[in-house]
Amino acid sequence: MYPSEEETKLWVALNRSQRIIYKAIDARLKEEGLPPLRWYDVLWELERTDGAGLRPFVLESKLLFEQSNLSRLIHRMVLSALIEEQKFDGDGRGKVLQITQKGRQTRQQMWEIYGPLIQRHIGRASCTFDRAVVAGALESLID
Amino acid sequence: MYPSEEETKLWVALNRSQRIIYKAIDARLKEEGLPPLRWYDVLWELERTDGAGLRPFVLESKLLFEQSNLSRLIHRMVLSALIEEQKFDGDGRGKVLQITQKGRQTRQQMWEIYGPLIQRHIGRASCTFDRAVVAGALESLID
DNA sequence: GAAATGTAGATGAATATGCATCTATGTAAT
DNA sequence: ATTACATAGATGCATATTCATCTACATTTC
Repeated sequence: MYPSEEETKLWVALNRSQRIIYKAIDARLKEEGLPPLRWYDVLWELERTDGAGLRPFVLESKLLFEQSNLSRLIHRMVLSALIEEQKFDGDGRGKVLQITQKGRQTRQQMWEIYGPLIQRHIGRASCTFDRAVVAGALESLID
Repeated sequence: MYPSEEETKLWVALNRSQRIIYKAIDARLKEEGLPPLRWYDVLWELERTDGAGLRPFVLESKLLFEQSNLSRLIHRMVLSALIEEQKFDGDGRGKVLQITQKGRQTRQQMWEIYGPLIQRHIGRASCTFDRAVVAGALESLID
């Protein structure tokens, strides 16, 4: 019923490592005058669709956003001209999000900071473990 | 310079697993009418000191809080009577935080929900990996 | 011991988040 | 077709978080 010592340690390490690395990257992006890390995910998902765009509710489940939170984030990103909204023909309630040219540029600039930091934080650790195994382990924690 | 496929996958898995599990536990605590998960950490650190109490700035670094954020969280927890503040004699600027009896009770109630959820999320995963190895790997990511 | 610098913690203002609810549209049932 | 229910997204309000700054005390330097 209650977790073992090892289970608890894993949970604590999971939290600490994620939080520390995430904060470090986010802080660095801010230093560079770039948008927060969370915006990157949106830009990347949109860029990956290669012109097809995405519905907000799809982004919501892909990226684990609260609905209202995403709604307002989209608004801010539209104001920043990184994405744009189009009517969705198949459903009067819906809209489709597209990345703009500026959005692509910004994502690229962010990646130039973000990528190397992933490398440094994740890749620099001692190679006494197999990253694929750890990644697989973490993925298996998600139901 | 840029991360490999595997490094990126580990980073994504780290984020997703932490976020999903954390949210699930936090949501469950709220359902039970208990305080948010972050409060647990504070209560636990204070309870562990066994009467000695802790200075806010120590909690801040232990638990990775923003200073102003912790300051206000402490205020809310004092209002909820889960902790109390005492003057710190050695330094006129400082204070010491103590857990109250109600705080102990609340931490216990939270653990009755929290503990089994850690067990379920972390312990239930297939045993194809050694939890200690994964925990060690994650710890090694922290500089 | 006066002045400069550093540190603990609080606070106003801006921003972000979560929750509940609302509007508008869509789908199903009768 | 009308009624009932479901879903996409927006929004008011309360709360939480961050940033910059402020106050009070401590420490160091000269």
